[in-house]
Amino acid sequence: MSGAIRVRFAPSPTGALHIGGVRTALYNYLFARQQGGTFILRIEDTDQKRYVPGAEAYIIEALEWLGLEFDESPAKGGEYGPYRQSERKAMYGEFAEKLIENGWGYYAFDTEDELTQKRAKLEAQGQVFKYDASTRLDMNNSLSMPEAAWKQKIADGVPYVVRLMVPLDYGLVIFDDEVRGQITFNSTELDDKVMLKADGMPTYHLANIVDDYHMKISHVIRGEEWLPSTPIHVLLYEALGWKADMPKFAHLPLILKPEPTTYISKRTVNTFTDKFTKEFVKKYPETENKAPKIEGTIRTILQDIKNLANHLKQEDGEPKLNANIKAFLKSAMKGKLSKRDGDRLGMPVFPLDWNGATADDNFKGFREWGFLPSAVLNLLALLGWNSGDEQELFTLDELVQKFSFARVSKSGAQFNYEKAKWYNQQYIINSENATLLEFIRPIFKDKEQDLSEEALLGVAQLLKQRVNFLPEFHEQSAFLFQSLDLEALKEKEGKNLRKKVFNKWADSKESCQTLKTMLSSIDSFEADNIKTELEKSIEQNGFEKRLILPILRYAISGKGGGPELDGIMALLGKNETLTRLNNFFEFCDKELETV
RNA sequence: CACCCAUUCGUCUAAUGGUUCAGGACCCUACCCUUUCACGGUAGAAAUACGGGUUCGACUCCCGUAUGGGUGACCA
Repeated sequence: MSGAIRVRFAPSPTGALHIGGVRTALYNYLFARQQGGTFILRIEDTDQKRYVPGAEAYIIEALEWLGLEFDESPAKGGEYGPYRQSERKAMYGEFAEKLIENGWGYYAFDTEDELTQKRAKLEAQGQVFKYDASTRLDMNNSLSMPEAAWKQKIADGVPYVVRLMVPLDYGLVIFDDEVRGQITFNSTELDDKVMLKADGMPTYHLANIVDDYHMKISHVIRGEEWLPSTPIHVLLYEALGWKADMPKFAHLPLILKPEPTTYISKRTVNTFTDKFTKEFVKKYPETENKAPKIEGTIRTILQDIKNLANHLKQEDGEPKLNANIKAFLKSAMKGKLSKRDGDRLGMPVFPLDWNGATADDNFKGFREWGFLPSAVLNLLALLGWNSGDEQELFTLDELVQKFSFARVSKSGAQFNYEKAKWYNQQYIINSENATLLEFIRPIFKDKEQDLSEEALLGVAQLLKQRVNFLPEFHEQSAFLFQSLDLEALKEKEGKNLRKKVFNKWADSKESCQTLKTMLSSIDSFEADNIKTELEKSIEQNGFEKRLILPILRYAISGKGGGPELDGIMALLGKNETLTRLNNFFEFCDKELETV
């Protein structure tokens, strides 16, 4: 082996690329950059039936958004192209033939229908059909019939496939995985996988090995779902005489679906109730009337039970929650993350919005949701990997430096929306204003709100610390750019308004007017200035902050909560601030009269 | 059903046989800061799946059980 590090990300263009795939791409990228290696995109489109137009473009756009740049790809080209398997079609047949020459393969004429029927028949008897050493001589192939017969079939144009012949007594297939260590399969468990399909296209297995070999791939970094087919791949390297050039393997843990934030199903609740009464109440009869309400999210239930268990622990010294119940609750929450989950759980699981052909092939993306690409990179990197210390926030460069297979975890990781939200918030808070503006500007433009750079910057600074997602900059700043509808406000916030404003108005009216007059006399209407003047005035006059400031807040923002008053006023400008105060004060007067 | 992989707070994870009544982060609770909402700070609740073994000593190694996941296509 030459020693040069070359890795590939090899997706199939069969739909939107989901975050598991994005993370695979990221880990490939990190490893390549760290080792001074080459990061390659190869499109695995050998299955025409599943090809989805637009999927390849989506993959490229998604990775571009995240800033993961390829060194070699279909678009960019490279020394080892083409990088789309459909364009390499011509070269695979040769290696299928070579398999047969080397005594590692054979022609098979069984049709798909025949095989499906066979499988169905055996399945009905509770058995599983395997095309392998134990059955291959009973099948329709070049091993089970005389040479003249199968040669004639081929000459007659009868469709055939080429299968890998797993040697009868090969023994154990052993290989090393960079994250999981030594993995062992017994070759008797393997079946004679199809290598070349009847349409002349290779299957994943053949194409993958042939391409990895020719592209001089040094490390195959992919999802754990490939682990069971890796022994086939190892055998293929041997069959083609490439064993010495076999890449190293690294199988990444799966990303599991998040815990449901919605209510769990009735059925789950019932199952749970059964388990609970049987195993828990029976063990602790005294808990029968103290059982938690069986409703809400799984998490709520779990918390209730744990509280109860702790409560009991104090009473009678029984220490632990029944292991069966715990295991059951855990199992109810797990499962592989699927496309549907994103919509069901009200969070994105794709990098970008995806609009497929059918109504249910539409998904929300992180980008459109308002995530920063750097935050997505960070949170994805930490889903299955950690630096070993207590650092949580990493730049891409830091990730490149610190990444290692040894610190990739072996078990699947549940995607967690709350933590994703936190990452994004941290990235927004820590962003340079200039960077932030690049992301915010298009949002306002989309909503056809034309703000000056100065106003944009003001909004960014004002809301930076209280926003989780980018679109909130627009939503939460709306009140700054449209005059307040006081009647609507009364409708919506009536109760709070009465409590914090109207009931206090008689006592605070004068103070408010004083502050207004003071504000009107400020020449340089900047946040700092307003703040000091406001505080000075409040102190000098002996006003009560708790009384006055909420009123001013409602007057200028129409809300009970939000950013600092001085910041809002400065952004509004002196005129608008005074107008809003005037309007609101009049409104209060009127309100008081009518009561 | 078979094979493979996995199993530390609710979640992501640290501790690679001995500075551990198991550390950090998210979530949750309380308090502080604050006109408010956030941010920030302090504190708290919260875990080694179970059972055996090996060892002076086990979260860590071995075996079994349970649970979860993956795979079992002329899909990738």
